[in-house]
Amino acid sequence: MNLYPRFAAHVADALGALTASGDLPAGLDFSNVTVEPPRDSTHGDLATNAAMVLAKPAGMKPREIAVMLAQKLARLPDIAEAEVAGPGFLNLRLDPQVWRDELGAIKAGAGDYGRSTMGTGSSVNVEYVSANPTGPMHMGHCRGAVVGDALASLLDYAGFDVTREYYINDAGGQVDTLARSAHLRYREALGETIVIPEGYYPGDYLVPVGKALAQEFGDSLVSAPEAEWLVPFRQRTVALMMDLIRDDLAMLGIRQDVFFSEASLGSRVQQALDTLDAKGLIYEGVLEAPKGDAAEDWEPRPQTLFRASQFGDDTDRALKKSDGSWTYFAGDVAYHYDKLQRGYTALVDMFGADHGGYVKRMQAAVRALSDGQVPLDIKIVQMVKLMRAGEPEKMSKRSGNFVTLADVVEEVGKDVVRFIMLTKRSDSQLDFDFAKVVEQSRDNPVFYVQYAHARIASVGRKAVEAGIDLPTPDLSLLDDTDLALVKVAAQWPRIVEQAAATREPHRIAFYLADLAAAFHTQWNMGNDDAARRFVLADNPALTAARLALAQAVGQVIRNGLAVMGVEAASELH
RNA sequence: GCGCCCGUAGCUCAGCUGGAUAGAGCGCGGGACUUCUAAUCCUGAGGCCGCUGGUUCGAGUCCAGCCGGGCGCACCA
Repeated sequence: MNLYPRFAAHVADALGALTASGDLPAGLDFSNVTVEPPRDSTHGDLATNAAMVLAKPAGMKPREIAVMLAQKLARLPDIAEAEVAGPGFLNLRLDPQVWRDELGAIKAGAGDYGRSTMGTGSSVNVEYVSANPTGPMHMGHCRGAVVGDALASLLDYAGFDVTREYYINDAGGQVDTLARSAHLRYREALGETIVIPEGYYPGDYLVPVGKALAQEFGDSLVSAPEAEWLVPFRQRTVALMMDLIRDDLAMLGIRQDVFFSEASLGSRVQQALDTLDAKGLIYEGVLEAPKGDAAEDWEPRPQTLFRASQFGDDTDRALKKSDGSWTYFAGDVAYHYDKLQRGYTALVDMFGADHGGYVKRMQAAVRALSDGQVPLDIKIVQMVKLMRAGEPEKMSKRSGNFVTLADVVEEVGKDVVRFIMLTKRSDSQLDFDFAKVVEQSRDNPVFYVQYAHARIASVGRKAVEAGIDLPTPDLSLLDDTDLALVKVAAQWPRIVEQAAATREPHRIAFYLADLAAAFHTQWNMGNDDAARRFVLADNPALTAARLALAQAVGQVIRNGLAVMGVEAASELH
């Protein structure tokens, strides 16, 4: 069992014993009792609020409970000291041997140290990217891709059965426009001089598509009516765009399990809506006019509506357009119905900030379809402001000259892109400055973490170079200063669970920065005091112990980076 | 007008899903080192956590209402 759950169990046992002996009244609710490391480390290694939480229901004074609990816990060999403090906290100081043992646990666990079983038995579908297949990925898509992918890895690491999924929006008007744009490029490939009208996709990436179409169809469709070529052109162009997108994803190290086509839904849209209809959640009605600027061309019209307002949405939502075809929402309802039928116990969608208004209706639909049994968590990912020497770069897909994901990855590397995308909470805006992200300094967390790992890798090499004959590590040689570093590394399993529970992968990046800082601090002590160095030519025994410490830190850094999808560097240039 | 997200140090942001004296980096002040464990280090100052109420033993965190910023608002995807 991991260190923190183990001590939580000790506290629970002690409370149980006090209940059994009649010192505490029976039937108390222990669910609000926490056992956590206190923010201020001078308060010890662990603190529990048990006495304060239980005081009122037990009809006792907090300190009275705390003292009894302290007496019980102080008897345990792992606990060096149990002290009542403040309004009724019980602070625990662990025996140093606990931390030495944890070093062994890190070594033994290796890449699995920190893996959790919290998700065992749960299967989660994480849908991310889902960029329209109308061109290569640009930086607007990048953050959602990285955060979604890291979240999927994180949940996997926390024991969930994870499916990584991409929804291909290949059924709407935009892909028709794409097909028409490709038709122009097709004619161009056959020698015509073309003019790309406003509203079409002007990007050069359609030039090879036009050539491929020319090769396949010859000139037979140049002046044919649109009805003859629209469907095949759309199909082929979308397929080629998805190839581009998959290449882009591969550059980021992303490989998704399922690519789900909107167009493939077909009659299943009707089936999904029948399910809602059977629940009495669909009706023909007229919506009230929305307030504000969007109301100008409003006209009351009877529509097919879903009773989203019964499930927390602000209003009911249209399922059919005025021309009788399904709305995008109707398709998405069917898509999520499909996910539910696949049996996931939880769904996660990553949305761009501009789709924030869509959250409630989607959750309403899933709530209705699953009878509230399957939660849909929608994570909003804010925009990335791309900066180049302080100057913001615009990115618009329509303009044709957007900054592509591929350009950025080629310039700064996959690992830098992925790490930076996780250095902020995903729902707050992020600046990505080309100069800053590759800077080799303290304030660049990518560098700082990688540098720590590289130092750790080099420390072993240095010991060899120094010709030190290393014995088997004797961890009892490590003192409190050394063990302070273990305490940070030992947080890793907790961080994994917290990040997975809140579904916030950025916590991993922040933690790694903390761990790196703790390591660098330790390292820097060697400057003032040579006895604190990791490699000591005249003390092979201590060197071996310190190297074991360093390697444990390196292991945790690697595990964290692996969850983030970032490769750990063993040297920097 | 309504809904969602966000207001934390001069700046950029964390804050363990309610805990103790609110943290980090940059910047600013002071100091150290003239080197290879310096692609610096140590240290100090700096805060009515937007405002006002409420819940609680305890609130940056939860609730309500304001103020300020961003996004969205029948039929696009």
